[in-house]
Amino acid sequence: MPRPCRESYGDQKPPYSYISLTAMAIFQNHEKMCTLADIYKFITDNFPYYRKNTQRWQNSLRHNLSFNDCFIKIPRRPDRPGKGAYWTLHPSAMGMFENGSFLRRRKRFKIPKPEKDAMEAGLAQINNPLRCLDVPRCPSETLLGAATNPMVSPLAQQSKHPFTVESLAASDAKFAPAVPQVAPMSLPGLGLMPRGMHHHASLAHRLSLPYPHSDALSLSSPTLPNSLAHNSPYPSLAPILHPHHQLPPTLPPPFTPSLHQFYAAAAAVAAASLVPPVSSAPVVRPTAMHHMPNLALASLSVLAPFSASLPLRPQAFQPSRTSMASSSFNLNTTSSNYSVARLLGYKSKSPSPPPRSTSTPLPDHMSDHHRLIDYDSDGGEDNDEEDMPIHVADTEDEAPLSPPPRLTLEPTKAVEVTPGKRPYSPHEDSPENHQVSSEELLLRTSPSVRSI
DNA sequence: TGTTGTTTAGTGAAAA
DNA sequence: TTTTCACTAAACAACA
Ligand SMILES: [Mg+2]
Repeated sequence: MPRPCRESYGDQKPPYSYISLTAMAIFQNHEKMCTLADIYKFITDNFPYYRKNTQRWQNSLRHNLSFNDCFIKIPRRPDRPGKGAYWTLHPSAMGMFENGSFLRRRKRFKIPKPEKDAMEAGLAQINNPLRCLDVPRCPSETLLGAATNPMVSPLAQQSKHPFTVESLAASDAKFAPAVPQVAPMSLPGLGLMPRGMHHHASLAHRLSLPYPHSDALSLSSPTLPNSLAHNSPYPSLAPILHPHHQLPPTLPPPFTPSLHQFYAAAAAVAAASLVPPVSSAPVVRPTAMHHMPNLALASLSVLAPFSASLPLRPQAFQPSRTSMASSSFNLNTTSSNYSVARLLGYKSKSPSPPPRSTSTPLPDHMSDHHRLIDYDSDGGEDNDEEDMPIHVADTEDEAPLSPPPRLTLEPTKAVEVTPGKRPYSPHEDSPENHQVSSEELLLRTSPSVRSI
């Protein structure tokens, strides 16, 4: 059966919510972050329906960006002046789409207030990074604000869903069916650390991580010089990274720093352009990472925007085969070809890959600015009916970024035509059993975002 | 001045 | 029935 082409939605409203559309725009961007204009462009480029009534839906979209915690505003770097900030996805928002499909959302993504405050405080520092980052040992008065704020650490610990690696794991577990974990020992190449984590660790290194309180994130590797922990080039970042550092010893923070702290710290470093030379970042093995849900691992790809100067190749953002094989967020199982996993570039090695019939190459503007990551060279997968464990190719011997992204559209049901009206039922699934390539992900997000 | 971002208010549909 | 979610409208401020 011929596969639909990219704009097969035509004037019909695509079955994706604004949240989904925005997430797609962010996902498909190689930097994993977009300006508002980028998001507009992505949507109008790929969904003709949104080429009209722009004021209406763009207003709604802006509302969504501000209102939903899953979208995080990243201030522009000094070397990238322009209007508006960048928008990215909250790390744990990766799991917000049910079964990795943009067609569904689990539930509203909400960051606990204390965590949100802490994150915003960290990000706020980006706006004035030199104030502290340039000062080798600046007083903690500025950044320490978050740490000393009683509203932050204790409450964050007690919140229902504290945004920590641990909590992510816990929250994942209750959603996703248990998938056998692959022993970290089987990870090739980087000792015990998945590639994504290697990046993570490298970043941590540059951010003077790992973290002050060694009880928080266990750095079991003897390869990590102690000096890293104590001779941080950015000591003033510590309060951002460890807002809980004042917790009584009887309440050891589980797996801190949380991802949002990585976010903030990474963004801060990027914004300040203070990345120190990195020749030989030691391989760190945060043992806690082994318990990190793959969701979180996957979400680290969002740090890519901040790692341009890191000594890592793009593949570093891909999960290793083992690390992603046990996605607790079930990235492998999606009813849609437009899966989060695919957007993230996870290569599925589905046993019976259906042959890709027709596909349309991305237009130029898509291949660069809006570059999709489609490593599914065999066109397979989309066998989303079954909960097959995902197998991510080892990036070592494959060239994930080389194959040009291809988009094909799946047949869509007819929907009515007025932006703003939602003729379909949010819970109707878009037609399944259609072969949709990764590129098309742009096209296959759903309106029925039910939220995390 | 147009764009970007935040916030409040309200509606309708679906889910709990 | 109540709650949640997606959407729309609008007012407003800040910014390039
Ligand atoms: Mg937001």
